[in-house]
Amino acid sequence: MTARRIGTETSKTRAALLDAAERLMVDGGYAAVTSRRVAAEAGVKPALVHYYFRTMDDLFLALYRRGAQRGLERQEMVLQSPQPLWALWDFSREPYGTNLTMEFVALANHRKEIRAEITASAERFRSRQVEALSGILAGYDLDSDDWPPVVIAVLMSSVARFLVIEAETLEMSTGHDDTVAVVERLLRRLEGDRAPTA
Amino acid sequence: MTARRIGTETSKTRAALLDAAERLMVDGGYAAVTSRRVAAEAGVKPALVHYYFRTMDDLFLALYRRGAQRGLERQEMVLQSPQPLWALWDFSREPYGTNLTMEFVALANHRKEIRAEITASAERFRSRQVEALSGILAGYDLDSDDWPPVVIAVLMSSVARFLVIEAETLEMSTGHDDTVAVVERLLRRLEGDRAPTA
DNA sequence: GTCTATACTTCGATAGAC
DNA sequence: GTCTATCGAAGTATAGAC
Repeated sequence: MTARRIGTETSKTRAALLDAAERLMVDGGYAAVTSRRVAAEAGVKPALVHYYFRTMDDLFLALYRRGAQRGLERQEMVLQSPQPLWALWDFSREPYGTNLTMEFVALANHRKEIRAEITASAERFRSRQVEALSGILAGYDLDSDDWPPVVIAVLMSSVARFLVIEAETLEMSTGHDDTVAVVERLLRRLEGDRAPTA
Repeated sequence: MTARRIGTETSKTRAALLDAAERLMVDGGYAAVTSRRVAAEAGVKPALVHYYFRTMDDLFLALYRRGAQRGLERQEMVLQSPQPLWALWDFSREPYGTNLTMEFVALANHRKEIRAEITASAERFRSRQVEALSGILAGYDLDSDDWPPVVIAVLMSSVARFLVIEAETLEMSTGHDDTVAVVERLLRRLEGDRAPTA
């Protein structure tokens, strides 16, 4: 009963397996991520998946951690941009990240071991947003008693993500343009016109 | 190659199978809904599942239709209540329906045949909300140019559902109380204090 | 590090007896 | 209407050769 061998975290193959898993997850949902399919997608044999990840849950965990890390770094840049509210709004409306995140949330619903990781990460995203928004909104024309930073964070996230899910997953768009217009009217009031993208 | 036999839609056993499937879906996610498990949960043998539902997709579809029908009926009552905004807000925040819906949305992500049904149903929910809100908001102190009924519908749905997902699935609550307070302050302004529940 | 081979489980679905 | 019995496919995971 010697310890199972396990691949190094810096392996190129390991990264390729995570890439393959992410592709499968994005366009097939978490149920499409099986050891056989990940292997096939990466062009290797199934046993190799279990060499790098002891269980499929380990793979999901590693995949989520990698994505969350990247997301946190991008959010940091977003919050430090010249128009942080506009940038955060655009960032939250990106389909790719939202779809992946929602798939992980669905997964968390019945993979208890993964939920803790996702929750902790979601808290990290939020608390950084709140921290940054506190400074940002202080300089804007907004009563922070009526609209605390944490509420702005929750509202922006929820509307952005909801619109993405409806548009991307359900291909539904009733009311989307009108809602975006209302939100962006508020953003304009606080932060001025959106600067033209570089 | 005679046509497969299929059970009647009014069968009690069929309803019991749907009940079992719904229970499994709520606390284990759609991946937990397998013919064998549904049968076990309902106390019958797996072959019976395929007697009432030719494929598992048929079962999912039937389950979704039943829930959507019930939901639409409940929403109708909600929209006709004395404080429709409050009632819609409470309705949208119910965890059970939201969890089930989100699980179906996740399923729709990779079961193309089911997506159309969910999208059509979501459109039906929304359009009834918009129709009702148009009448309701006309009597309230709200500029419908700035806040069209469809926007109110989208905003309420998105915030309500998002809070439920975070609270129920992720067991996360940062900012929730504050956000609920802000929303309910607006509801109070439009519709007065929430009437005590009967 | 990657493979072959394999054990074991669970799944969807069907045929046919009762 | 419900069951037994069964097929073939696909899943996770491991042992051990190369």
